[in-house]
Amino acid sequence: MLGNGATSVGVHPIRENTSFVLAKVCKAHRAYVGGLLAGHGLHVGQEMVLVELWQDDGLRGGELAARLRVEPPTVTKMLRRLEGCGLVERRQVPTDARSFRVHLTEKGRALEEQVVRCWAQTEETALAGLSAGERQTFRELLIRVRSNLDPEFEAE
Amino acid sequence: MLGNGATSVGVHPIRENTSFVLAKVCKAHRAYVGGLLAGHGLHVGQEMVLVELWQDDGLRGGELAARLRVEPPTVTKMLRRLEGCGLVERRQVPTDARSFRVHLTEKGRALEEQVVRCWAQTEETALAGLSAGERQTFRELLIRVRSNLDPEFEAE
DNA sequence: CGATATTAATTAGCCGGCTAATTAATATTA
DNA sequence: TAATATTAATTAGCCGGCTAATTAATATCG
Repeated sequence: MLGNGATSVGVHPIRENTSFVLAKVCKAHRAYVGGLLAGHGLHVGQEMVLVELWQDDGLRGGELAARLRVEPPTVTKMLRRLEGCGLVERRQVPTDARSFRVHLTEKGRALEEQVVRCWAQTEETALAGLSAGERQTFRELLIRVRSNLDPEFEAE
Repeated sequence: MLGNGATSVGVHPIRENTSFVLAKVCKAHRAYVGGLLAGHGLHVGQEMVLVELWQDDGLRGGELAARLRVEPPTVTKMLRRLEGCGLVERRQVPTDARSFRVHLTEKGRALEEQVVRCWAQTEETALAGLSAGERQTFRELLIRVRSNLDPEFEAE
């Protein structure tokens, strides 16, 4: 039973989809990153909030949801936990009582180097054995796939 | 501020990691697949159970957990829901009362074509605009990345 | 054969992420 | 100015996925 990329006899043809392989990579990647972040008291996804704030402190809840491509309740819950951990704090928007801005605490800022190292380590592990050219190609293909799957997202 | 792949001024350097881009692709991919599967009454992850059973009906709980690279409680909960939906059924292993095998129902088998189409559609959307050569390269790189992140997993 | 160790799966509760509904505040319209 | 529409965020509860503890059954050892 051969398709693009021969598969073993008895293997379900759905595995011939490259996006199926991508899903498996995603699972492995998330578990890997999660393990590293756990060492710093963070859960997968939470570091994405911090990255946005390290870049632009003082974002509003809805802005975070939009940047992270998640639904507002997801941000609500993550912020509650991050606030509970002392990494961020909310400040009411004076001109709009419905709204607030999220600011990093000292503790939140202090995590930046460690999280950056987590991702650098993930980079090295995930891309081990890939040449500079292959890494470049992989990145470009990922960006195109991302754009295909989420056209609304502003390309990096 | 330039690194490998120039980034916009003001963008956090963590985004220069290709694995960071991969994480974003994963998020978009999961949301895309999830939307399609929802149309067939399935949640992301559940179809992975069905794929294993379409390929090898009658797997035990622990075998499913191993193949899916998830923890046993994850399989326990998913099977409870899939059983509740009437897609699978458990049968006690006669020789080991601790253990059971999971079998597809007629309803479970009937979903195969639809799920295969979901993944084919994901494939076409995700890889749109990629040449055959690029698709091949992407797949090969994904397999290598997968192996790097999860060396224990048996390569497809 | 009984005690102990190991195994297979479950339970409890955490997390991110979602949908649907709700609440409170602001903007718009008549 | 009051009524209505819209917005910003929250709440409730679902899902997959995890860790830690527990339960029940089997295998091993003395």
